[in-house]
Formats: sequence, structure tokens, C-alpha cells
Amino acid sequence: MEIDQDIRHATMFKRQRPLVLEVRDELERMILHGDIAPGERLNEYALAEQLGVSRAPVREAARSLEREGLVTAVANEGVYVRKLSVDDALELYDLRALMAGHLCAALARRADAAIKSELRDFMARMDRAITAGDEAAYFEINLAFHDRIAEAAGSERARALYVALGKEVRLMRRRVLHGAPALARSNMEHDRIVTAIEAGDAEAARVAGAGHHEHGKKRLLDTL
Amino acid sequence: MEIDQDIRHATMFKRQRPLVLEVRDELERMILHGDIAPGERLNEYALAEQLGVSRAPVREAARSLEREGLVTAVANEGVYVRKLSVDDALELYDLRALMAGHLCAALARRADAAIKSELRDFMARMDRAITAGDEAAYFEINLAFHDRIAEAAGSERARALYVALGKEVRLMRRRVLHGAPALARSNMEHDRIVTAIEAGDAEAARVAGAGHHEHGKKRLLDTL
DNA sequence: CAACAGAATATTGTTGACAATCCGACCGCC
DNA sequence: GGCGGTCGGATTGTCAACAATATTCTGTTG
Repeated sequence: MEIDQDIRHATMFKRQRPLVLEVRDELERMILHGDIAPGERLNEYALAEQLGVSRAPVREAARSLEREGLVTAVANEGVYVRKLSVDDALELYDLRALMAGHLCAALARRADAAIKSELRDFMARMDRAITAGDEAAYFEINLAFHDRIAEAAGSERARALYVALGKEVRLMRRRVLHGAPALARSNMEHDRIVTAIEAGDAEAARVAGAGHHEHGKKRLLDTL
Repeated sequence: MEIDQDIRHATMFKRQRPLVLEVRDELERMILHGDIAPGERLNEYALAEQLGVSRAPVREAARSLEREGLVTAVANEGVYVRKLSVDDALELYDLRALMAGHLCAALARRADAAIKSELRDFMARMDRAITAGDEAAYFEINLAFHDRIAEAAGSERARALYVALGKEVRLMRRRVLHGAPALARSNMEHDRIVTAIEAGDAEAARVAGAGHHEHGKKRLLDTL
């Protein structure tokens, strides 16, 4: 059998999503939502009972999260929600900036009119959120904006890395962006990114994309 | 319990390495060695019997390899050794070049005399391998050279990514480097990297490191 | 009373069995 | 002869029990 059949399976409707994926998503949600605090252990048995499944899917899901960097497993002892050191977080910011620059540059090379207008639309929505003082909405749209760039860049591996790094960063649940001025500045950086993409200037897009994320790192440093 | 205890466990001698790690390494070896061809399915039951363990460790190991990109899993069907398309390979080369540049730049900022002389030593050994016409030795030292740079750069996450990308690339088992002239050229690029690191010039190191890997991509394109 | 040894408990590691699902072959029907 | 449904074998998904290991508690001793 050939791997080409993947596409068939991927596009086909799955009548039942594998249990382990459900569990994985739920655990991820719990961790990112803070239901399980960093440093805390994930008890396989307890979680299995709580979720109404056996330990096997829980175990597999936990290992899956380990690969994403959300938890660390210790042999014969268990898996713990990862506790990010500041150095870890700074490294993650660097890597994410690197990936973001790469993705923005790639998108600048291949963007068509549709994605360009889509990005402008995201920015308008963020502007509206800033004006309305709705920070939560801003964060949500902001997240979707960057995800869209990553997706449209056409480099699946890079996109996956970028998203995974984003989740890891979220382990450090420190809100580094506050107040309308900071948000407005952030969206000005978005403008620089989109402008470069519209112009098809890959290098400018790389610099703008990386710079935007490096500012995030600076903001984190400022909060220390 | 705190995650800090990780260090204790990590440094402590483990009388028995978890079975899943053994299995994982063995599967990885099989795949990279070509015992299991790209596109082929990994039969959990058969592998379990062959390795003398039960299916659970095999299953877990396979999922671990999935995260590394060596295999792709299809629900209710199995995991297959990944078959790299040329586009996939080119993307991997790009990402690896990106990471290599990042790592070289980081190392340029922090390299001490010991690592500098170590890198020079690697280069001398590669020169000797070229002179002796021992291509296999060259490849081995070359691999160790780049691993050492990644390790010394001090960014664990980036190092892991770089190594994982290297393994993925190896799925496309095409020897893109042949003959003493090509090897000598390759080692000249190494010289550019090491020189920049010695000078503490992060940007030059980034360009040299990325460029070296981009040449690998070019060489692959030439073989098509 | 502190420190240590050892038992008791809790938790993970592994196994084999069972259920759900998928793929291919076969058979009937148009 | 080709097409579609259905049955059977093979394989993965899930489970519960057992084994190995780590942690906690307790009792004893210096």
C-alpha cells in the first residue's frame, strides 16, 4: 500500500475521530487554560477516569503533548506540565521570530490578491477591537492573523513548527501586551509585515515578521 | 512534586532504560538504514514479535517517530515510513538552512577558545579524509561537526530541531556529494563558518551556515 | 528527637485479549 | 463482462489486569 492514499483518508469523512485525539485536545486545552498548573503531574489513572476512557489513550495523548513540548516525561514517574524558565521562554521567542520571518518571507514570494486582502481584513478587525478597547478580541484575531500567514506561506513543516512554538510560549501565561497604545503599536508592526508581503518584498517581510516577534520578547523582558 | 527533580533523575543512573526508547532507536535505525522502505507500513504486531516486546512500546515508539517526521500515521490503518516528495525535501533543506544559520550565529556570540579549536580540529580531520579519498569518513566527521556546532550553540530546542530535520532529510537517501572536488568545496564552506565564529561575527556566521546548507539544496536540485 | 530502614501504597510500564475498523476477494446481478 | 454489495482475514484501537518502580508512611534505633 502506498502513502499516497493518505490524501484519500485525509479528505474522507471520519465517522469517529480516534479517541486519543479527543483526549489529546482536551489535555492540551486543560494545560493551556491553566487547569493543570506548570510543574504539576498528569496522573494517568485519574485523568483516564475523569475522561471516561482507559489509560492507554491518555498515555498516548500525554506522549503526544510531550513531543509538542507542553509536558516533560520522566521514566517510571510520570509526565509533568512543563515549567518554562525565563531562558527557555527567551529561546522560544527567538525561534518563533526566526520561523515567523521565514514564513513571512515565503508568503511575500507567493501571495496572491485574495490572501493580501484577507490579511488587510484581519488588520481592520484588529483596529476595530483596539478602538472598542476589547483586548480579548484583539488577541484572538491577532492569533488567527498569524496562523493565517503561517498557513498561506505554503510550508507545512514550518507552519507546524510555528504553531507548536506558539503553544509552548503560552505556557508562560504572562500577558505581555497591555493597553490600547501597546496594541496599536503591535498593529503598526502588522502593517509593516502586510505591506512588505503586498509588495512581494521577501526580505522586508522577513525582517518585519521577525522584528514583530522580537518585540514580544522585549516586552517579556520588560516585565521581569 | 516539582519538576526540578528532573535533573536528579536525568543525572541518576537508570538501571533499566525504558523499553520504548530502545524500540524507538531501533525503529529509527531500521528506517534510516533503509530496512523499511519509504511508503512501507510498520506492522505493530510483526515488529513487536520481531523485537520481542508487546505492541504497546512499538506503538508508542512509532508515534514518537511520527513527531520527528520519519513516519506518518493514518487512523485505523497504521503508520507508514514517510515518502519524501522533492518539494518536501526542498522545504526541509530551507528549514535546515534557517536553523543552521541561527545556530551558527548563536555560537559566534558565545564561542570560547575550546570550542573554536575543536571545530578547527574537525576541519583538519575532514581535510585528511578528503586527501585519503575516504568519503565515508568525511561524511561521518561532517555530521559530527555540524552536530557539535548545534550542541555548542546553547539553544537546546534549536539543536533538537536541527537534528530532527537532518534525520528527515536522510529519508531521501540520495548522495548529493561526490568526489574530492565537491568535498573540498564543502570544507571550504566549513572554513567560512568557523572563521566567522572565531571572529565572533554572528551575521557572517549566519550567512555562512545557511549558505552551506543551501548549497546542499542546490546540489540536490542538480541531481534531478 | 532525628535519622534511617523497611513495609505499605500509589503510580507508571508492560502485557495479552477483545472490539472496531479496514482492505481485499468473492459472488451475485445488471 | 463490469459493477456493487458482502463476507472474511488482517490490523489497529482500546481495555483491564499484572509487574516493576517510585514515593510515602511508620516504627525502630542511636
